Amino acid sequence: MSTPGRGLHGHVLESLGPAITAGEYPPGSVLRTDELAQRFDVSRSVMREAVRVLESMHLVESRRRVGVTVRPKSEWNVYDPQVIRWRLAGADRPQQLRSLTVLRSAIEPVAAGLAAKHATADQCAELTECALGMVANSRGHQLEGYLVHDVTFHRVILNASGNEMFARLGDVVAEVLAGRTHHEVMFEDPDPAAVTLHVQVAEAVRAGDAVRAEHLTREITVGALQELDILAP
Amino acid sequence: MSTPGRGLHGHVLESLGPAITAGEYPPGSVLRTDELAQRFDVSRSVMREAVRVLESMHLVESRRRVGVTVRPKSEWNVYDPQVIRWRLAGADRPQQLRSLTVLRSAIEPVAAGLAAKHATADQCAELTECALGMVANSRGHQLEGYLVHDVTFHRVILNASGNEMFARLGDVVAEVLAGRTHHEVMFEDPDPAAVTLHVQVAEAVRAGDAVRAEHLTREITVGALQELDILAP
DNA sequence: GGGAACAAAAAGTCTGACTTATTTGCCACA
DNA sequence: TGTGGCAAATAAGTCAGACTTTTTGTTCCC
Repeated sequence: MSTPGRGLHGHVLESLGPAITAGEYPPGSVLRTDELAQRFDVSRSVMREAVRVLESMHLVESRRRVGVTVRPKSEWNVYDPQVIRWRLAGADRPQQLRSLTVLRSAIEPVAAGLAAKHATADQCAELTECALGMVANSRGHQLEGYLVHDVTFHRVILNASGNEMFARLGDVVAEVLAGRTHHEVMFEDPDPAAVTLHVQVAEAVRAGDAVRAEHLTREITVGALQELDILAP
Repeated sequence: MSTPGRGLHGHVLESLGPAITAGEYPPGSVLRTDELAQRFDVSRSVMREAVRVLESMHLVESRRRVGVTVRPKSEWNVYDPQVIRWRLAGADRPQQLRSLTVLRSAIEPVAAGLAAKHATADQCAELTECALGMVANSRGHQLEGYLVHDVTFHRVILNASGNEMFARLGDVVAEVLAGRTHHEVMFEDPDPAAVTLHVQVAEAVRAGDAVRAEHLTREITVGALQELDILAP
């Protein structure tokens, strides 16, 4: 997902960002630019650029005569892809994965409904292709192949919704799906019912049946919630 | 919504950011740091900090020997509150308002359902209070008073959902609601049916009836979509 | 005890010199 | 004519140091 730490300031960010999002510096902690510059062995100009970026993410606040203070988690720009990446790489990966899955469960069904109305012929074709790819990789521990098609499937849905805000969640969904396959234990082949649902969603979108597409996608996301034991019985 | 342009670099941002998000510099346009610094009458260090922030928002990309190139809209961090604010203040305010309203229609019903399960007694009380406030201000052109309670109502729902991603959309919803009242024409008193729905949502949440809270909120958001002529007949 | 003047601390700003990566274009050679 | 590499130009990147401004905390006087 996106850019590595380009430039010195990027390198500093890749070190400081995860530390802050991991809660290594509790809210209210005060850092001093000069000290940080020394610690990371960079000039103050570089350090200042890094701090500015952290500030734009609302991770910290810089005030004269005080220093750079860490903000409480409730103020972070939690939709910033870089913040999401840092959190997924750190200690509160589980919580981040849960909240992102709930977010998915809200967005994707609506996106699928819109996709049924707005998808182009190309997008419908790609959707069907992905669904078939998922079927083809659904047995015999071909998890990687399955994942690729799964990710693309959901990306296409989000793009086809025609809503720019939904479209930009493609990377987030990709990250969640990849996380499930790689980090969470996923011994077995995917649930056959889920595979079927994807095929049916592709059909519904192609048929322009918004209600059906939304309903079927909701079933998919319910499955994702159950996997993480979200959803009270 | 959030911070004004603090510091010189902030001032530059408040000028450059809106210009870029307004499409004043088409994707691929190349800016040079030195020229910008001259134009805004600031030092290169300050200009560099501003560029770094724009870069972290994925509005621009800075490359050696090339300059600062503007990225296509499809790559912008459209969830960044500052980007949202800039776009709402500029030319594509209508499109931004529409995509945000669609986003609301996906998020808020789910959030209301979760709120019914997780809301504290305090939150339930505040919700009821807001609903009553809306009723009290629903007649006689008391639009400002109505707006305050409306905004708080939706904020409380999002917070009570217990999902950090939902909670952070409070500012966005506030912006959309304020936009409807202030910029879009809103001659008349609010739709009585909408007011009633808010009261009923507050009741459902208090009663812990997730399904009902979700359904009722969906009706509210459908109304919001209809106001903007989204939703095919 | 309260308020005003003062001192210290840290971010903020500017400048100028230098480094480095990347592109462009030239030129030689096949 | 085309292609390879080499060299120059260019703009961002980095650094160091001096100076300014704002804010905070202290102290001293009324």
